[in-house]
Amino acid sequence: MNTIHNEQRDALVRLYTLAVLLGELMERGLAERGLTRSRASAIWELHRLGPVTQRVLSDALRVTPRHVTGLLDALEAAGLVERQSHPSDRRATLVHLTEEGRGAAATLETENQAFATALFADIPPDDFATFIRVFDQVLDRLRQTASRVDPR
Amino acid sequence: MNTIHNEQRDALVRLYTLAVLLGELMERGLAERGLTRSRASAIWELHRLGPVTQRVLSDALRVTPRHVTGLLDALEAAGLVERQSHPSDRRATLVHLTEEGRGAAATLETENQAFATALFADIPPDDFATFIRVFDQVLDRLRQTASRVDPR
DNA sequence: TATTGTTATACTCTATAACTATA
DNA sequence: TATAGTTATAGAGTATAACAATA
Repeated sequence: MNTIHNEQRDALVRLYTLAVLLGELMERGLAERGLTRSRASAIWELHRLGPVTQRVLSDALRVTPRHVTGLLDALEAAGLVERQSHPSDRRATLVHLTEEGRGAAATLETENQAFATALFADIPPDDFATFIRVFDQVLDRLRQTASRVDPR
Repeated sequence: MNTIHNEQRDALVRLYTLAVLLGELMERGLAERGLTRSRASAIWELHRLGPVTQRVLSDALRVTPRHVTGLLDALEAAGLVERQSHPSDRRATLVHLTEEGRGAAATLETENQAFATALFADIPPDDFATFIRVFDQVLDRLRQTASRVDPR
């Protein structure tokens, strides 16, 4: 049973390693084009949602409205997004991607696909299927743990 | 082949999800005891290495010496580590865990094992083995990509 | 009265550069 | 001349609280 414990602990170490490696790699790739993780997420959400108010973006990114202000200030200065006054609510701002911002989103998508191919090409279908199945079980347990700790 | 692309892309999304979830969960658990990820890493390395100079700690954590100063200031204020003058090199400082710091390290270890058990208990041995095997392949490819991008 | 976004303030992670004491 | 650690400064992620304009 000590063996099982060790196996499980080693498996968890692998998960940590993956998280770190994935984060570093992503961060470096983004940095080459002047982006950070948060800013890329903001572009990604704008790409996904279309023009939205800062409030909606704040909810989508799960950060404070204040932080959205800072994020957008930076992205606007870089020419990737634009603020427009909301047509019917004069308190609100509509945020949308510029042409350049849409280009950045498209690049993110392309690179993401290339990366996925690089990681998973030539894994035997049976192994791949098992991998995904177990991975999903682990993700479920992770979510359960998360909601038990902090049921938001 | 479009199907394969989608599968691979979905698998990559799972990896991202894992990284985010794992990070959030860890961060919240640590925050409950007044720790951050960097500070926990510092404690962990001190536990692993025993008393070391800040320079050694800086290399182990792969952060600048300046940042180690800040990290240790916080940990020392929290009573988890102590600085001692180095016996033979008067420029250097030896850092070691206090009794409380050793307690924190032990708690980290225990909780880590419990977490590993929660995630991987009752996964059929064959599935688990395949999972680990594919996971290692993916990690290898991740490392290859990393060293191709930035061969440090 | 409630909501949108901003100003003000603060903590943390992280880095580079300049400097002091020592080797 | 090189090394250990600190002060000074800075950018980025993140948060809370107070506030003005508007609904």
